Amino acid sequence: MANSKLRVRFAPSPTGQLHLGGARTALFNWLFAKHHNGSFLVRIEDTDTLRSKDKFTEQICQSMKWLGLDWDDELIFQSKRTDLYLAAIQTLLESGQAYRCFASKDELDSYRSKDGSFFYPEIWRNRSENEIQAKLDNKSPFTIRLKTPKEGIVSFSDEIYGSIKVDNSEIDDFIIARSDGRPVYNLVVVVDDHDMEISHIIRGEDHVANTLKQIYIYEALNYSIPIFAHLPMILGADKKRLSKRHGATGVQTYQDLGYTSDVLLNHLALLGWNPGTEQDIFSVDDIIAQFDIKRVQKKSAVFNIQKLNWISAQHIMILPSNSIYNHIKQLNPSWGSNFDTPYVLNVINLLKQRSKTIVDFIDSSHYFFNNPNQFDKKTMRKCWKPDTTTQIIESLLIELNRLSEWNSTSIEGIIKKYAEENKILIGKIIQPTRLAISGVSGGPSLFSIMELLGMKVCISRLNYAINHFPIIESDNNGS
RNA sequence: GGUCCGUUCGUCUAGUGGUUAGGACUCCAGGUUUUCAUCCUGGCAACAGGAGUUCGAUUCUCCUACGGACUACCA
Repeated sequence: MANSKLRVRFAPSPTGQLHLGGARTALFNWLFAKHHNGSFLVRIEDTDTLRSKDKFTEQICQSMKWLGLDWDDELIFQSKRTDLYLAAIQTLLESGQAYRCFASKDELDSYRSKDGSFFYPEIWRNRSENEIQAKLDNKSPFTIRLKTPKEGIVSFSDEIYGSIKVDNSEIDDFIIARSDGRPVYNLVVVVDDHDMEISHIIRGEDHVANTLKQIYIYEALNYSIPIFAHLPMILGADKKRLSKRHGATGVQTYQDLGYTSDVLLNHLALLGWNPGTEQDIFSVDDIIAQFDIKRVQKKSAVFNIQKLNWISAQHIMILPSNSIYNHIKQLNPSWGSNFDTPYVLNVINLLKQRSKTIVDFIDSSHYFFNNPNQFDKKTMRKCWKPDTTTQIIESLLIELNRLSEWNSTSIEGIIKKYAEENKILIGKIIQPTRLAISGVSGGPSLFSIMELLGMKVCISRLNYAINHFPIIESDNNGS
């Protein structure tokens, strides 16, 4: 159902790269917008001048683009909208819903240490005009606080958590403008969300307390209150809120690690949401079609890398090879660059089933492009016996040289025949051959590898092996 | 400390006033396979605890415990 009035936003602070938690918040906003045909905006909350950096804005945008979370309209920067905030503060001041507080930080600290309460003692809540004017004449610095109601309750109906209510007496007269005049977060957010005509505010559960405060501002400014949905947190393995301490938490990191954006989105979506079916591999379109904010979990979820790996492997298995090729080239533009496309696609086909990430393709494909220059030591010790193996491979080489047609079937035929005739276990031939051809002990079908590599390359690698194997490290027992 | 929120296998979760509480990941055991992986079969493993409502609670209510978030002149 089309709904052009539905507008959501993602509002990151540019104080670091886009992390998993932020990406999940962005994703759920984006999914909600896409599902309902609404708009998705991005607002950069860069009013913390000390910590905000342009490079982080760029990196966040880059990660969003990589994820495919495209936004509508231009980016909105809070740092450029100060006038709007100051006007709102002025309105509040004039209507008597906000007031100047001349208490110094030290003064407030002493109150706090005295009664152990963090609550603002409301010492400037009801002062006479004269007192205030005297301070003003004195050029005393002041903050501006919201005059919040003290009786009754504040409440709102959360799309995910249901009804949340708190006693008004629990919330103190919080600051909306600093003593240097700069507006504070809770005020700014409300003004922006109203100005941007945001209909649904979807953000992390850590904002629930802010929501209550913001409702006061909405009411004081006579704004209509949007619908709120608070998302459960994403946790690390220790069940603490995901942070740098948990290692890889940046979207960029996962990109570098070789996960595709679809994979990350699939996993992130499942952290706190599911369609109620047993499906767990989704395309982005699947998720958009099935997404329902009402089915979002209340409970926070632990980020699990093993599930991510499995999802990644599943995606790779169904991804077309040319698409995988593009992903690989994004990570490593020179990969396979000296080989023609059909060859490279064949390499991908062979590796597909045993690759969990895009990086796996890169890591396990060297021998398709170069002669191996390292050989797995353990396998060398295990499968290449100085005299016998060399002899076997030598005679096999003669057979292979005679092959008129070079393909996996004919190669397999030759090797099997040779094994049978000489009463050798086929593994005794295949293992050393694989080592000579690829340098490693595992991988795709040896016959397929050989077919793809071509006769010349295989013969030359086997010749090398005959002349140099076994390569034994001098510093170990060699058994 | 206060306020708010949460609690189904180790993890992600489905689910219902009466179910053998289901699936997925991980792990384990088999099978397939030249290897690795895939794949197939099987297995381990959960309703935090206590009251109450009820013929019957994992499901509804309350309490406790535990966990988390918030509690700035940060955002």
